Amino acid sequence: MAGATENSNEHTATDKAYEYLKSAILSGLFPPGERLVEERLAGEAGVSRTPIRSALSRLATEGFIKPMEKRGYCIPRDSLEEMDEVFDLRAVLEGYALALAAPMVTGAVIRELTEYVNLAQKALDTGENHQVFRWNTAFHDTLNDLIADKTRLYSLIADMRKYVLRYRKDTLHYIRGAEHSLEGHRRIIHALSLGYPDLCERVMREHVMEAKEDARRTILENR
Amino acid sequence: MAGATENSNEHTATDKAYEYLKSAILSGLFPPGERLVEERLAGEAGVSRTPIRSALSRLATEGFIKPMEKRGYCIPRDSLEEMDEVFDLRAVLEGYALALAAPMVTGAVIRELTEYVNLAQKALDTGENHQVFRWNTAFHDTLNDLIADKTRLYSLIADMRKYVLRYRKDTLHYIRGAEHSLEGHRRIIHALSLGYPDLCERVMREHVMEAKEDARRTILENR
DNA sequence: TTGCCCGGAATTGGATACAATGATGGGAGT
DNA sequence: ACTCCCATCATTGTATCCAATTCCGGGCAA
Repeated sequence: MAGATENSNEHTATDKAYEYLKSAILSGLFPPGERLVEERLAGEAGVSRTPIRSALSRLATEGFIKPMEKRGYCIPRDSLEEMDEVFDLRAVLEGYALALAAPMVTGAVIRELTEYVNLAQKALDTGENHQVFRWNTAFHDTLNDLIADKTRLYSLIADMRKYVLRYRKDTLHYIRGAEHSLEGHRRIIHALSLGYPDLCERVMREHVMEAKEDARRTILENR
Repeated sequence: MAGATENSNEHTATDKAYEYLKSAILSGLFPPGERLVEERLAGEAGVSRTPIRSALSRLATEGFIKPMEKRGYCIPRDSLEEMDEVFDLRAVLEGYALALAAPMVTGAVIRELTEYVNLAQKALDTGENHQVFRWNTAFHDTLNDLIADKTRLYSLIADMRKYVLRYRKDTLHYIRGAEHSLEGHRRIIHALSLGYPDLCERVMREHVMEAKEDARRTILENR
């Protein structure tokens, strides 16, 4: 049903290390600015340094951690500038992607997307924030899968969406953010069913930019 | 003078392996589809498997090699579709980047860009194709440096430009391709000196799309 | 006291040994 | 003769050991 974005591979030690580190980072287990020492992480994740090193390198290319001047990696300090940049890029790329996808959208896809919006709405009404997040993720996964044949674009978008998880999780806890998000999704469905690529692009850009504003507000209010 | 894109680091073994593999791939040393066996590469590059593996992983994220179904990497077979995708992405991203950069362009930058175009023109007139390539690279490096503070966008563009090297090197050997390219650069300078972001974006998109057509033609003629 | 230099500890980078997992080919059974 | 299965090989994935580099602090001299 949902997208093919995240298959929880934990067969290899590298995947185990990667999953461990990513969730540790996303859940804020490491304070911002903290240096990531390989041996320590290896102990925590129960593997040797080798898989930790490949996981770190992957996380760095995905932007979850930052290389330090000389050597090693650290947890990035929250940076409004970088968050802005990623949201702006998402707006451009997901807008472009939706324009590409528009001509190929079928009724079945529209129905699937509508279903996710309804489920998210229901979850929002009953206050199950985690479920809202889940169905919104399914919504975007479905859209992204439409351009799965553009492998570069596909994985760029997937990476950036992973990156903003950090900020979105907080945002959706605010009712306003979740409402904005659902409203945007409805507009996207509408634009897709009309089928105009330019309209789709514009609607998606606006949706992402709205998400950016919500994320900004959330961060600024939190301190 | 030129951009900060490529500093030939060969201090670490990983960089040595990376440079070796990249130039081997770009110069067509490995036939398309060939599986890359770590131990063999290690022998050729004069390092152990460890740095080879990090280099491979980096090259894969940059798109120079592709992961195989089960394990290992291989040289990608030339794919018009993928080439198209990368050029299309470049058009979108470099167009966006130029629109961002437009308001910050100074007279000094315009003069530098003009200088590169003149040098490339001179090289073209005297048939020094390698120099044409060099000055065109300097031109794009200079543009890319304008948005160096947007680190994501910067490195995305840098990666994709590295990727299309494979195709551009051939293209520029054809006079038509080089002439198109220079003409595009002149238009970019013109748009930048007018300063309208939207115009800059459109001109850059057209320039990249023209490069794509030249690359397509070159590939299709070559067999 | 302050600044500089040197030495050792901490940490990463690289090599090698070992384990696990697909790939391959040959032999037995039908 | 053909097919299927098992043994063996080739190759990647992981652990560990060693080397190189950076970081940090203490001591010495001005």
